Amino acid sequence: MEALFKNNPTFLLQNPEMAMAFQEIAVYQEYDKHAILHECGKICNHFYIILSGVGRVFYHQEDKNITCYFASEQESITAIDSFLQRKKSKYSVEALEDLKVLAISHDDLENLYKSNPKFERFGRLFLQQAYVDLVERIDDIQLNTTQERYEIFLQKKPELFNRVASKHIASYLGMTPETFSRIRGK
Amino acid sequence: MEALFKNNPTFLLQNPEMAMAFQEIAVYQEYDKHAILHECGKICNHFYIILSGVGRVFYHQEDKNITCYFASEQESITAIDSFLQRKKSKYSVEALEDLKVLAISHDDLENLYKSNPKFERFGRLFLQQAYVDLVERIDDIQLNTTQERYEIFLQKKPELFNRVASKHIASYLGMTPETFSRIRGK
DNA sequence: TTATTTTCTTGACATTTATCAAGTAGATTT
DNA sequence: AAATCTACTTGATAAATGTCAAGAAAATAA
Repeated sequence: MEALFKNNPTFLLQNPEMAMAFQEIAVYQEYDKHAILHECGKICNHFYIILSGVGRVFYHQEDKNITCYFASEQESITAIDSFLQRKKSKYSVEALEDLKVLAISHDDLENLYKSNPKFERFGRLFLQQAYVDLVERIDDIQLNTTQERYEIFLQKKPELFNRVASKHIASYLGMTPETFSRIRGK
Repeated sequence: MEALFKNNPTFLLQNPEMAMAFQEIAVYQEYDKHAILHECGKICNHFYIILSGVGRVFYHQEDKNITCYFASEQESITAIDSFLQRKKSKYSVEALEDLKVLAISHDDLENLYKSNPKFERFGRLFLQQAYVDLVERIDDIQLNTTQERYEIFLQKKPELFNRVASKHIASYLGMTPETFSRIRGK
């Protein structure tokens, strides 16, 4: 765990003070592949920083099973709607490989925010980044064809292509597995 | 302007302390219909709270002109990517009706955040809400058909149907004006 | 008010992507 | 390693939506 902080890996931990504070409240955990870290319909009380492995956030509605987020090493993952708003989540969170994570509880994070305005500021900046990323994702969906989305994803997250099932990437990109397969075939 | 604060209109101003602070730094402005409040390619230094009128955020790329956000009375509008990240904006901001706004500069807002952790906290909570709204929008695009998106928008923002051009709503919903017209016709 | 420009509607047709189905490949379990 | 299950590929077809075009309606300007 110390190694993690030394490597200063995530956006979250590029701030040394924040890293120190996180060290206090983070809990190391492991999950097996296919484990459900959070199940939709429940309130999500944890936020995870991934040390190794890949996870996804998804929702299933009727027969659909759509991935809306991937995270791997040095990124964070949670059922964000529920974690932020303290209400039942639409999303589930699943391990796509064996996972090693640091878990941070909502209450501990809130207390941290309250303890020092620097952390509050950090939380705001973190959200700003997340917000801008999301805006970019909407633009991607609205502006580009399936072919282009495929290429952009391939460029942005090449490592995920070999690590997660194609059907998950396909749903993330808003296309069927068949369409994904045909694009890849070219 | 006092009336605005008395009516406690926006999410932003539901916090009395924040409302007081905003009163100090906000500048009242008017724009004519079709005025460009912010032009893409420039750094956006202001954030606007709308007192009356409707505005939109959009981008034009090649022949496309896509609206990605609407705001009307008691809501806020800015070229968010640029305002948050201090870099050239992909978006432009346009008045779709004559606009009366309160303009808040980025620097003043930053100083406000620094002056008191309460404001910092407020900024974080504001962003949280914005983030959750955006997540919902992505889900809407990914999960629903054009027909369903039309209906959901009609339900969420019925007043906009009569106030802004259909082509703008169509692009916001990710469909052509023709498709929009056909769905409406039924 | 009339003239002009822009937006909206409607039809015909083209294109894209989804759906369904069947076979193949790959992964996992026994 | 064999058996089983799941994921991927490929083809045929269907459905949804986009494109182009022309006329109607609405908004704006003269």
